[in-house]
Amino acid sequence: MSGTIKVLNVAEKPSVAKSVSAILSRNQGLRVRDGRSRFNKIFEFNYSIRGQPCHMLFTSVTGHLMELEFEDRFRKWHSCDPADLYHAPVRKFVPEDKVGIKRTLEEEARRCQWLVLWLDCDREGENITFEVIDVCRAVNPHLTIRRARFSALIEREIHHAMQNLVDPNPWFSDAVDARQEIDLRIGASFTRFQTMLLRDKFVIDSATDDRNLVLSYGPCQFPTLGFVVERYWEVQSHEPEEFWTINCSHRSDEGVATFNWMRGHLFDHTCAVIVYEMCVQEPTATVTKVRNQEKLKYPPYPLSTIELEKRASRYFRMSSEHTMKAIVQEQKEHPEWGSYAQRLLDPGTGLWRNPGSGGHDDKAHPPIHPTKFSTGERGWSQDHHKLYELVVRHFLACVSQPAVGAETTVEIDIAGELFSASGRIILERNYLDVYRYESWGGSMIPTYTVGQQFVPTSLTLDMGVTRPPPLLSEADLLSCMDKAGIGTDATMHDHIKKLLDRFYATKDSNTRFSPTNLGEALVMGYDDMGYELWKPNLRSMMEFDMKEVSVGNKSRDEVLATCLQQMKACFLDARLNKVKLLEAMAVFFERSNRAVGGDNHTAGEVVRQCGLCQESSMVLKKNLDGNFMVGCLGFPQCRNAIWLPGSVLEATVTSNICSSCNPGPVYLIQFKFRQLEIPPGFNANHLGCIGGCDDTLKQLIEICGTGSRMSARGRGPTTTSSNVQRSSNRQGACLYCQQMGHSSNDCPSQFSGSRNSRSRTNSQNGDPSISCSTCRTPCVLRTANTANNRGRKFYSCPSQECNFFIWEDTLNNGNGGRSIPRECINSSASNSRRRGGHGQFGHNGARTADVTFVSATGDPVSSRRCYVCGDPSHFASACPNRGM
DNA sequence: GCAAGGTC
Repeated sequence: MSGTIKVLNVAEKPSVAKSVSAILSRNQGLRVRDGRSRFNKIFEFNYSIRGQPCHMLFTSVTGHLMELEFEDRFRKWHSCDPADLYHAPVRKFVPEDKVGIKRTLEEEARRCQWLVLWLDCDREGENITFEVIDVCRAVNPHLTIRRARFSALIEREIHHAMQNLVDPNPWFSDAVDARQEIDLRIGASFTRFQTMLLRDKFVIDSATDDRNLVLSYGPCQFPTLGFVVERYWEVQSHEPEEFWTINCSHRSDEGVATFNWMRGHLFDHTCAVIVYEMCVQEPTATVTKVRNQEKLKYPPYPLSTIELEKRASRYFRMSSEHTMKAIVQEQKEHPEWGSYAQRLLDPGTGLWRNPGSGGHDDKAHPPIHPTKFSTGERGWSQDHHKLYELVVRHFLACVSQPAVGAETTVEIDIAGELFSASGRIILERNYLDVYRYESWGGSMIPTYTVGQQFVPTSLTLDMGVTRPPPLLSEADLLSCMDKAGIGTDATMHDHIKKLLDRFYATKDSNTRFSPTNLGEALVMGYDDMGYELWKPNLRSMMEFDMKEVSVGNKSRDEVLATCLQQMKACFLDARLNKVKLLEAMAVFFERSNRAVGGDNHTAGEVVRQCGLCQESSMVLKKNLDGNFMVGCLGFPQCRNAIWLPGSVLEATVTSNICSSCNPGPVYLIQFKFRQLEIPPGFNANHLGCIGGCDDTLKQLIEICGTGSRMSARGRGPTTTSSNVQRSSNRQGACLYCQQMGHSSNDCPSQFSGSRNSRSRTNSQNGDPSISCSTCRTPCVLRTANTANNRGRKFYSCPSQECNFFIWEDTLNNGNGGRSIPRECINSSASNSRRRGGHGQFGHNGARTADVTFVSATGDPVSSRRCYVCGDPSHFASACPNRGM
């Protein structure tokens, strides 16, 4: 061997090839030339690996070089039963747009002795590694193959990787192979199944051209949709519950302290009234505890991609997709945060701190950090500036000391009830100086000492109503996906976008997601089947198996076999239960009266291969008008069809094969004819063949005519009206409970369970006569469901932000329609009830105080009167109206 | 026409 060896190096993307080449060559003698692909240049330089002089060629791929697909004869949607896709042969191939890269690799690999792989060091990167190896080895089997391990484009790390090459890890790659195959088989089978089942049966108004609509299913997109739907159902089914809380404030020369009731709130009105009354009767507060504490507020962890997307969405309302697209690069001395950076670097300030570990490590990338200083470049959009600023400020914050505050908590006792107030002063702002997206409210409270007594300035019993959680925001959705392991940082935004593209969900101006009717119907359908196909569990289980493969605990084939077997069983079962999907769709969509396509028949069993297109199967079908035919699954491309006699009552494909018709097999069909429609001498039961050998069948077709002609006669008004009847006149039998006399829309069974509250909400649309006092939005009339006010109607603002609320029956009773101040507390009712307890607070005498108290309605009320009915002759605890 | 994963 001559002294120098030729080494082909391959990176995952062009920019890495360029950077690593620059580092290794130290920009000495670095040359660049074009390859076969426009974007993937080839860099050349000399280098020495452990003393061995090398001529280095450095090129790149752009992500995966290969794709997985079914073999050609399974690729057309009608070419096979979707269930066949669980075992149909698949192949890896280099798609058209990657052929140039493949040719570059082949050409360069032929003249090299070594192949060094610089793909990302995660599972996908390892899989791409093997794709590159396959291509290169095919043209040069003698290549020595080595893997470089690195995680960041830092000089020290790159040289270290080059000098410490390792072997590629086939387990990592196997895990990806398994994932790809499972995703393809599940995705393609369910997508074809649900698209062909539903698309032509319903008028799906969201799509402009629903002939081309694809109702896709994917192991990532569906759980993502599931999160959106689940939250939407939660919001829809929320039943507001009233609660009561006691608030106390105290004003002194030093300022105001607001004390919160340490019970939080009570859901039992009577109980709250009794406690309140006790406080009113004996209102002197005694300070029981004063705690002074230093509190730290820590800066955020270094940014992962997902965290960057979440924060960009939260702070700038930027979609995750947009964030990803915007270029996050460059850094230096900035007019705004430059001085902070200088302080940070000055050891004298002591501001620096090594960042914490966020617990996320994809093994392929370091945390996001500014890689170059910039005061902004020409051509940067506003969003680009904002993202750059976020990356820089976040990075500076990560390496800064936490903010320091002094917190004072004061606890007081009023008639045995505990209240607490706290105040905070910020002593050192530290990282908050640069991280302007976060704040730490400081509020002063007067100084108190233990044992001090005072009379509160106000003591009120306030009512609140529980509120539903908000719809999922983009940041929430990313969190849900991250937690459940749905998608990767690079693909999560794709899955979210797919929901919008497929008309499964919409995003409002507040970046909050709601399902469309289509999205809700699909999830509802699978939910009704009892399958969790829309939940993240399936993906999480797959992810667990992938991990097992990647560490060598399980083999790729073992995982593939088990997973595909289970999923096929699930698919077959879902198909048996397809009526659930149809019912769910029927809740939201009108039936289509489109009389086209094989999809409008009930799906049938295979009778023989199609002799006309030679591609698809001929199957027995029953048209919507009740007539039977044997048609090609390739319709409408292939229009081969055999129309059967109009007198057929029932027809079933048997497993018997005709002994004379070719090409076989041609399966015999068991017919049952309507006796009155066939001539005497013909048997109503007949085992027939459509291959051409069956004279009985031919005669009957001649005599009785075929379903085709019947159908042609029937088309037009008759067919239309029958279809219309199917769709709009669902009273025939309710889709929910199968009972006669009402439609599914009015089914009483709909009103149990959470999801179906949709119809209730729709009937409670805004009443324009009552508007929210804050945002002027028409209020929604709702019904309370609490022990004290069950069935009582109230109006509330539909906005999540406003707290407007008013009882309907107070509108015309001279009360002036005063709204009741309240606050939103989302704690669960059961917890609060547990805290509150019942009946343990007794009436303990009639002591009064000389302060004015404010009632829940805002009116001054004398402490000497019953709080419930206002009667001065008794207290609320003895009020005869209390139980009302 | 279908998935999810790379990346441009």
